[in-house]
Amino acid sequence: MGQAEQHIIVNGITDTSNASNSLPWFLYEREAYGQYLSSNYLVLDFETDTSHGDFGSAIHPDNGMLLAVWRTPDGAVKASWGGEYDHADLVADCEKVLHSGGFLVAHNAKYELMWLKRMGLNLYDAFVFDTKIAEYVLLGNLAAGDERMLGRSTSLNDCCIRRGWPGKDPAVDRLMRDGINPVEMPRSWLQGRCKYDVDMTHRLFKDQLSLLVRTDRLKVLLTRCLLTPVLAAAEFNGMALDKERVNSTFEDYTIRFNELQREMDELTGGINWKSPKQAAEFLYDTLKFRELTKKDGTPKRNAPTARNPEGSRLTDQKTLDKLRPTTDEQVKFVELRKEIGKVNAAISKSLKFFQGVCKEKGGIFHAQFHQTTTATHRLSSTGVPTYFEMFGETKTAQFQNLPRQFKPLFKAKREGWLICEADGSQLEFRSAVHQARDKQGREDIISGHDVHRFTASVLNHVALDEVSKGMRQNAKADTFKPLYGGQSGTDDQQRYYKAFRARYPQITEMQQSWIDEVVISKRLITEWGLRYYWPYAKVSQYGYVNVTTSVSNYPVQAFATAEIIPIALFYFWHRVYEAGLQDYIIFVNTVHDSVICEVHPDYVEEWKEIATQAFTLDVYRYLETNYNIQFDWVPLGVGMGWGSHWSDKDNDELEMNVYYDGRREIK
DNA sequence: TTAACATGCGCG
DNA sequence: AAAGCGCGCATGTTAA
Repeated sequence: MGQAEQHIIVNGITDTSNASNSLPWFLYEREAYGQYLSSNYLVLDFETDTSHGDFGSAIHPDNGMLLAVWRTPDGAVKASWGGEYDHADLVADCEKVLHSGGFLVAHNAKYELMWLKRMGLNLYDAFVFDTKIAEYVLLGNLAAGDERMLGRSTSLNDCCIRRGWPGKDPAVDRLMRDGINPVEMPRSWLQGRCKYDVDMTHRLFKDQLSLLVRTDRLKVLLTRCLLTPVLAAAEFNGMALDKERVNSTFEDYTIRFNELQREMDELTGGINWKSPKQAAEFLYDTLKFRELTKKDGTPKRNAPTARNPEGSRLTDQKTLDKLRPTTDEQVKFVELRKEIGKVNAAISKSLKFFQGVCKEKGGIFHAQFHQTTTATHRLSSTGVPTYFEMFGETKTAQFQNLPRQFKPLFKAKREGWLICEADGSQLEFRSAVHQARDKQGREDIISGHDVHRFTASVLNHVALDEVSKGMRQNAKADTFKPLYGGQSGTDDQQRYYKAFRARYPQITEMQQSWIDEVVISKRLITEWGLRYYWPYAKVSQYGYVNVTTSVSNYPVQAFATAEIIPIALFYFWHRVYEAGLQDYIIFVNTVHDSVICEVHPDYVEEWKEIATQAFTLDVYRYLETNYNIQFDWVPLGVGMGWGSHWSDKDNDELEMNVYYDGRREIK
């Protein structure tokens, strides 16, 4: 048993005295975002020694602190130079503010928080107003942009210029952009720059605060900023691979790839099948496949581009699935192309990287999470670029698209520990049903209606009890397409999409009302206050609205994965600390609707209890107090899996719904 | 030679 | 006439 033994366990939650203030008191209060109106805040900005690169991120030990400038609540501006142990004054000022219910203001606060952690600040105490996130909230989906409109930058400089304020000193900015290590820059220049950033961040904060209050979006900002310290802590951890499993998997895939490549060379005479151009030529010119066509007889192609004004011919897996091969050669090529594409992607994107990590980096790699990238406001992730001697190049892998079949290659860093994953059950569907208060959706969720079985029965013209296992499996891809506005496909698919819309009439009406609203105002205000903008929304002469699919999708995706899950992650992380288990339950990853932890085997029960609480009752309470939303139409659910490796076939599993009144129902 | 674009594929 | 959403990374192609 470890040190946590000293704590008392009450109702499955470990009670500790040291951490009784870990959940900021105001989070239990209605309209907690009012905390941001307090004048008890500290504005800060750092410059770092970027020796390792990666923009001076604190996760690299060979990057270092160089300069901190901060403004205290009484208006004093201070500066300190030196490494991470030379800023005791700063840390003391931060702690003073945070321990008296105040907050820190910074542009891209996660960066500063990670450095503050290295300087000794307890991240569980951290509470921030991030001006980069505030700009992102104000912009809704406009920060991300899309193929029709350029994204709007949320950099500090651009936030200032947008407001007609002076921009950064162009000389220092140039050096920064060119990747010059700030250590090499004249100190007076750098301090001037850092001081400017603090001044501008402060000014920006006040401007954003009034805009957010006026448009009732301060509550959305709170949700975003509560997650920031959680991510800051998680990024230090990284994920660990099981070297033996990686090795044997790499060998298996390499052997398989070489076989496939040999067969491919034999069949094609040595074309480069990885080239979409050569693959299309072989497919359509040599093998004489006919292109798939639309209803009007014109071929289905990739969207026209500057380089391919006619649209290039399709060679992707979905297309190959639909082609009807007749000759032996055609059958063989379609099969080969499909398999070698998958095997090649597995090797080049995952297994080579994993192999490098195991051979040269001790089996652990890191990724970053980004809070200001996506149109919907869910998170995105990028890998930390990593140089490998064995490949002579830098490679990178992010945390949110690791192939499912390779999840069992991940294990906990410490011997005997477990990987535990909790996810929100059917989260986007429940998000839609809640927002629409859909009656059939509610019944289906509560009764445990098998949605994929319903899809299969419509697609295959059979009764529900005549649906086979294979039919159900094949139907999965179609089930939620209509939830995001999907309407096209084969006659059977279209029939199913209509059946879906008819089955859940309130969802259909809700999405139509969103589309109507966007056509009129070019804008949509969601139930929780976030606003999305479609300045180019237009009705065609046939009545089709050009933004139908994104309008249908954004609020559904966002409520689930940009609101509910971040809230759950925040409470999960704080509850672990509250229970004194922060050294035994370690948050390492989150993938849109889930959290992945490394857990000491003695604390799996506590992990389950905390995850259940955080993903359900804590979310209900927060939605109520922060947004005045009663999420009592459908229950939230949590699925849990745990074992020696991530998502392993023999892991234990538990799934339950927890109703608004606290009633639990194990599935 | 390098950078940007285009395509395909991984995840939820 | 024709319509799932959101991302990031590897590779090939082509413009600069």
